[in-house]
Amino acid sequence: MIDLRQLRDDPDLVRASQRARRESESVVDELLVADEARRAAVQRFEALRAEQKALGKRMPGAIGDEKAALRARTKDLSGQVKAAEGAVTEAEAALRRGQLALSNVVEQGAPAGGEDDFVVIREVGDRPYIDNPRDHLELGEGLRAIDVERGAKVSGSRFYYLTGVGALLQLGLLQLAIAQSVEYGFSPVIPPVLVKPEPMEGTGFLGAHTSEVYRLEADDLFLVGTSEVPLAAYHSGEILDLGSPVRYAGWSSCFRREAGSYGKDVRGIIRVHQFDKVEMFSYCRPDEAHAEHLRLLAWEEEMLAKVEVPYRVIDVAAGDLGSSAARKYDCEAWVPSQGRYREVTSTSNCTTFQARRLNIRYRDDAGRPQFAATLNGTLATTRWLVPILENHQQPDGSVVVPKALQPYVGGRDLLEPVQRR
RNA sequence: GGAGACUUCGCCUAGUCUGGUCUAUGGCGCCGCACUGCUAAUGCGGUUGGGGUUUACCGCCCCUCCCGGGUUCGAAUCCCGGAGUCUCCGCCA
Repeated sequence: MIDLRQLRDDPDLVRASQRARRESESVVDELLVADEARRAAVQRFEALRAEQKALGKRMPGAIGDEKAALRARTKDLSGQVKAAEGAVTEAEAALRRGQLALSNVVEQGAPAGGEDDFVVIREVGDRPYIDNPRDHLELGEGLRAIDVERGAKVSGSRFYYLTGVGALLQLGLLQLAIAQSVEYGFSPVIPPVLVKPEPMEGTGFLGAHTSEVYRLEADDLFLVGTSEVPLAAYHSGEILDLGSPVRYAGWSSCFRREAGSYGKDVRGIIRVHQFDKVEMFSYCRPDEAHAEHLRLLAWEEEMLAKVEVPYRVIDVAAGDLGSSAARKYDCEAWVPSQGRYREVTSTSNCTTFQARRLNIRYRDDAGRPQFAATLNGTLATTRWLVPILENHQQPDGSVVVPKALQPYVGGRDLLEPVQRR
């Protein structure tokens, strides 16, 4: 949902932005028409209502003919007011439908193009030379850390058990992420992972993503694919003090149907239906959003440095942004077994897109409520275990533990395979 | 799952039975002024929020008594549905 007044002021920017996402330009024009219709309906309703109220005020003191006349006129007005109110409701619904269909406006500077048109901003860390690298699943099975066979037995494909050092590594990784976020002033949050339709719609996950989402029909609830959803909706309908950004670090399980990913990443835990994640989430003033976005990226990189994994940072192209983001940076970790980088973090500047849908505001210098900006960024996920295991593997299948994670695996600096019986 | 009570302008609260003057009472808090070496205390005044109009201010209009419908010329008030909170019963990995 975008600011229609801004649209009027700078239609070229919007059209260019929408074109990058292959959306219809006419949607914008339809929205402007719908907004005019809404204004007109509101004006008519308010005028009728004002007359009705004025007459109604005279009613108690009126007698005889005057009272009869008043009653006749107000009775007539009553029907008109009701009709006008219905027209307002309909006009507002039409406008909202249109707005919900529209993606966010892309930030100036984002690369043009689609999925393959990202720009590599930097590569960090030395990739290890590994002869015939084992992949994370082979390593994880050897360490008795990952069990996908039993995951499939119990829950189906793309489910897994983390056991022993696998469970310890994940808990440690997430704990490390929470500790870092708290150090930088984030408020840690364990949110609900089942949410109503409004938070899903407000964060933009019921558009193109709708087939990716688990829905509980009987209760009309959704399983969230990221704690971004409950963290964004946390302050829905509120007016915040945004003298400085308000920051939360959400720890939650995440659920994704992975409906359109048949055949992709079927091995191991790269693409799964359920995983855990620590997510950073910021509310700030729109004029601060870009700077906050770069801060989130810096914190992600700090986490990657702690687990001693080589990575690169990419600037995602406009056509690959998803509906809510105006700009998105991904960190991709080096995965030796695949000989390529894979996404492990993603930070999005959603500007006022989510705040408009969820009605989240702050007071500007004049004290007037304005829509806030929201941003999110990954701090650690289950998937991180993949590059952590693979980049630190030894020829015998053992895995060196990065210093920062050692306290969480009983102080060990090396995890060794369990011998098969 | 069943029964009952409750939800009012930051917080607490009056009003709901008996519909209009509720443009919502009072207290706390907050803001301003006065008094006062300072603070405190006291006195007086102000203070629901949101949207629109306005360069801004003032002013005016609409919405807002949990949410959505209904009855009515008119709803905080009456009726129906829903949400949430609390109490009791039931159930419970």
